[in-house]
Amino acid sequence: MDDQARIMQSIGGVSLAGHSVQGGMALPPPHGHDGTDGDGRKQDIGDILHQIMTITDQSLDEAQAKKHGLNCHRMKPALFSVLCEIKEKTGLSIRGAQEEDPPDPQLMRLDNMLLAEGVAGPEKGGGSAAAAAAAAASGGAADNSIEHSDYRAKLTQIRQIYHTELEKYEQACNEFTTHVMNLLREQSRTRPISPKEIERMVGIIHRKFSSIQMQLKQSTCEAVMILRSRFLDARRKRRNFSKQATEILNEYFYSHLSNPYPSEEAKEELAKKCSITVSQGVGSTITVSQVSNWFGNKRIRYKKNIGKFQEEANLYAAKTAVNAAHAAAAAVQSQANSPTTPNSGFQMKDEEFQLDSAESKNTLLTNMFTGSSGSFNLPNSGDMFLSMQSLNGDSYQGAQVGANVQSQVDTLRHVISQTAGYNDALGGNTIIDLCLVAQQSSVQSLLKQQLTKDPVKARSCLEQSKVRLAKTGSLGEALPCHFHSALPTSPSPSPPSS
DNA sequence: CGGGATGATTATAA
DNA sequence: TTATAATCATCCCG
Repeated sequence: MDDQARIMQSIGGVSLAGHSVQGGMALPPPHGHDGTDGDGRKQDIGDILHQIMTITDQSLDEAQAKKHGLNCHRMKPALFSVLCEIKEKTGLSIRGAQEEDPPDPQLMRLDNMLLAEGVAGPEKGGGSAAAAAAAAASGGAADNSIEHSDYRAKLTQIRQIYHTELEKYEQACNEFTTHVMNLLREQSRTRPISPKEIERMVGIIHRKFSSIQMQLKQSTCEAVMILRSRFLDARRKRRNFSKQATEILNEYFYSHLSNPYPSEEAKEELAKKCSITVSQGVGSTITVSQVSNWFGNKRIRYKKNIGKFQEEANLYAAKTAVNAAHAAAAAVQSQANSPTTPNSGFQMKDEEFQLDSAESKNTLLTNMFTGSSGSFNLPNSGDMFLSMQSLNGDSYQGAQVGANVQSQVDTLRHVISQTAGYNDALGGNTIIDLCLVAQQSSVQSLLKQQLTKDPVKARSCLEQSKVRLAKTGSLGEALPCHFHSALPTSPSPSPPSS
């Protein structure tokens, strides 16, 4: 409208001097000069302009008819060329107004986010296909599919709405653009419109629509964010694992204390195991990522305060030992009286800690030292020695011997791992020293004495190590009295009550 | 109700 | 990518 008015004004000012057409009202022609060619034409022009200016006030049919009439008017070509001329002069300002629209950073951000959330981008089909794609995209997070299904369903919903809306907007945009272009093309018959102008108009329309699109994208992002936060909130609402599940995890942790980093397969297995035991009670399952979380937390918390976990560690060391003993008992029963192969059938799953039978004797002894160290500060410290005696006794069958070895190997691993794996913690050197000492000849002689039933001398050796311990370490706290539950004190080892 | 235990998330480094 | 460290948020027990 402004342009039109301006052009009209220009016409009035430049080409049609003397005739004001402002407001669409042509002044009556000057009197006394009737019949002159110029005046008649001017009146004609004024009339035409008047018709043009009032055309919008008329009904559509009327206007259409009038338009046709004007198009066929004899003055039209002349007027058209005048308009062209005027446009030529005012065109500069229009042309100067065009700007290269740089990509809106906010829009880009929104686009990126939608892409990242999987809302935008290629359609991933529906249902399981989307699930597989999502799992593949997040790299082995397939285990979360159950808990994520709800989230994904909602996300898919959002994506569908988004795409529907987007399509609708695009369609509307195209329709409107086509409409405007047709309009402009038609108008170009009555006024000069360059292709560039049409292009510009299209650009304006697209910009308008893209701003609408941005609103759509923004609200979609908001929806996703809300969904996400709700989802995360829901996940934050944690439930403690069942006792059985925790037990399974702890068992693994403490029996792999030197390297408590379960492989992906191990995690899967643990998750499955936990889920199975859990599913009897609650309907929840434990995922691989939860196992990872658990191990992550456990490692860091164990490391932070080893002392606090001693009790637990010993408990589980004993537990796994007993379990292993029970599992192996049947296998070993057939060769019950073969003391030279106490370790057969008790191979650790962890190759790293497989010991041959000769070494296992040393281990056993070492373990007696390290293990008993915790009892030195206790009034019933004699128990440990007694258990050594009984260990040496003939009443033990192969299975029990195996159990003892197993138990102590576990415990040794446990103790060593404290120093090797986390050697900055309490009294690490003491234990290392002890282990070294234990493997030296003096200790081996102790073993021999033990084996040859010389408890008195063995005891003196033990006393020596006691002194050594007392001098060097605070191990007493590290290995509390619970420890000897890991050691055989009765001929038939039974699982410690948990 | 307070505080420790614990599962989950986040930030950061290797 | 994964492990760690810190932190958050909730659970749970006394």
